[in-house]
Amino acid sequence: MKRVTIEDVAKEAGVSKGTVSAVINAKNSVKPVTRDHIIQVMKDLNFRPKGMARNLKNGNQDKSIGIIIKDLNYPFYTAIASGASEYANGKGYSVIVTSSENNHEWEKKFSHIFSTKDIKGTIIAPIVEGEAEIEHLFKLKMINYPFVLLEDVKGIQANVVAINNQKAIKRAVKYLIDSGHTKIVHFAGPPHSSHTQERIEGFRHAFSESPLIYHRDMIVPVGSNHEESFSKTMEYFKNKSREDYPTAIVCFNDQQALGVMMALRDLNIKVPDDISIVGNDDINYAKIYPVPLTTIRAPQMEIGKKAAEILIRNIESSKQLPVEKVVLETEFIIRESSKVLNN
Amino acid sequence: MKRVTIEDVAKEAGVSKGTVSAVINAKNSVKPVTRDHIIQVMKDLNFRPKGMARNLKNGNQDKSIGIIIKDLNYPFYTAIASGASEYANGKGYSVIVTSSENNHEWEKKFSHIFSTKDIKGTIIAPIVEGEAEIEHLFKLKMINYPFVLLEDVKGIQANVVAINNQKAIKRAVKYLIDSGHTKIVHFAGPPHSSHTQERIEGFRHAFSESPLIYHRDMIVPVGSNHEESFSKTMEYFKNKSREDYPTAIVCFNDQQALGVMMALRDLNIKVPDDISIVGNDDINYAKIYPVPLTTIRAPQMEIGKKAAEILIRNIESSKQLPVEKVVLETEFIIRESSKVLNN
DNA sequence: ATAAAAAATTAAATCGTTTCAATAGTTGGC
DNA sequence: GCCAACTATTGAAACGATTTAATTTTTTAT
Repeated sequence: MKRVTIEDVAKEAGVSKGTVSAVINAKNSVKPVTRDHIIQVMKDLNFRPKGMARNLKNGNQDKSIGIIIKDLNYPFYTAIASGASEYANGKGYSVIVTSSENNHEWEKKFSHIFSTKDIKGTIIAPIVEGEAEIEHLFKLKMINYPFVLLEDVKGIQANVVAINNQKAIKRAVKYLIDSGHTKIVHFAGPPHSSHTQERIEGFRHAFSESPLIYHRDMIVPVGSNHEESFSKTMEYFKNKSREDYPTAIVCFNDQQALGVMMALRDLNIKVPDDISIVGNDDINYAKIYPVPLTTIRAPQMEIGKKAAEILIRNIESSKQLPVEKVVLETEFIIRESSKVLNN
Repeated sequence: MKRVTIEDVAKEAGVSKGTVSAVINAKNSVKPVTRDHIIQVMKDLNFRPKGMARNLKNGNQDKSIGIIIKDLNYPFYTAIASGASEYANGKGYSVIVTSSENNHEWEKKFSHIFSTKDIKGTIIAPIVEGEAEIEHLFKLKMINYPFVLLEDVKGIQANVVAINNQKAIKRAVKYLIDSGHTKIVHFAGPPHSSHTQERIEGFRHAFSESPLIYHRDMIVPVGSNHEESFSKTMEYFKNKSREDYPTAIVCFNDQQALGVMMALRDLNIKVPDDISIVGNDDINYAKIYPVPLTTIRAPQMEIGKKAAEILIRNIESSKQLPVEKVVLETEFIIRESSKVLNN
């Protein structure tokens, strides 16, 4: 079952490859009758010209970059992709997105696919859990394929654009402590995410710099999607009497926070009067919620933009450029889901 | 400024192209010392092997399909992409997403890029406004490039997976009328979207089959993003006395509905007691809102899945397959943002 | 009808890799 | 030291289109 090539079409149509090529590329140097005949033959043979071969001869024109995010349905990531697009488009690049769905195999697969499809460079949100596998990144380095990571990966010298999760959470927790909260808990994210770990660390650090004492019961494994956070929250409060309720919950991210608030509503616990809620990320939906979410704003568009900027600089450089590591600042945004207790 | 090729590397390293190729492809038939030397040379010359050429020889292994959506940040579209991914992955295909950002030029550009990068086929959410340009689709047809549209485009015979917007809205409006609502308005979407037109039509039809009389003032141009719908809603109510308020608003989509509800909250208009709100799409965030949204569920995952199914069937067929047109059913979901007035 | 001009077609070169059979180089056993 | 058995390397063919200069065919003008 051999592939149908332009040669087969040419033979069948009784013309040369060049003429068939001219038809495919809509050159108007082909006589209509010839053209129609060739089109018919292409249809009959179900001929699909091979893209790679088409672009080989004349070093293809279009410039595109890729971005591998972790979750296509989480606004945080799509906002980063948008930021990257905006910048890249301005530079004449198209952006192609794909999601690893938090699956390391997919990340590997995609990084290979992209490097192989003449996509000039790629922004990667790497899956970092435990001893991260990074062979695929080394492979990219070997072939001098430009890429930028959205999180630091130990063991490899590479461009990184990231935020300081630990510092961000610490800031938020500090605020709550300063506001008179004493019973604060952290609803942690997915167990294997590096973000989860960093945020737990940040939470802990805030305590070590305060009069309050950290205890590991303060970390509640909850996860990040709506359903999970809803059910885990219900469960958490089920076996607690009202006086044991925390006065504030620091959430892993906004999506979780929204799930938590949905549960609190069902439990008839008022936000922020009974419990303060702090989110993380500042996704679009965080501020249109009827109780707008106090949250830690990660500059999503900026992250994407900066990553694209570094990437394109590397793509366009004929020499190797020194590695860049950029840490962007987060911003703590106080809205209505949190409440000051003292004063 | 010529491109650095494998030949340059081979020459510089004093070996043959074959050996360099073996290094690139991690064959373990290369002596470590040779290997290291070659890697160093590749680095020095900043050699980036050209993907297109790599894949030409051995008809590349990886199977991937594309999907061109209109907005990366609207959950409706990412959910469709997820549905497509899920199915495609099961069949061994990777999915590559890109967004036209409602820009026709980008749609054209991407359809060309995809067909040219050995992405086996593409799902396209076409931008259909006025006399749609469809030359690029004809081009795809000519080269027998498999694609599936997410909306019918007149003038071209192509695979389509879509929903019946008109019917869906009609059903919702009918429900409101049957529930005793008499002052119903439609907050319409972006002016040039075909969805906007279809939904307006549906709205109108519902009236023509009821005792109520349609008037074009019932159609309020609002748009679809949060900010726009918020401000347009504020404006709409500003010059109205309470007795002129509608009793129900049928929104263009859920995102708009959320923006509308945010405005109503600021205006101290209660949903659903003062006004009923009906959304459209049933995005994730519609049900976690404190007043869960009554909406018209478009089976997003299903749409993606079905489109991917048809696409892959076409990709894998050696013959031309007959065109398929699938219309999926929507489901009207009554939650808490709407209220029955009679009885 | 014929020459010149224009249009359509062809054939060969080309793009930059990978592959694979052939060759060269290296080890180790005796 | 020699042969067998590996291991490492080479070089040419192949992949499937596009491109362009050269050629053939058609049209136009006289």
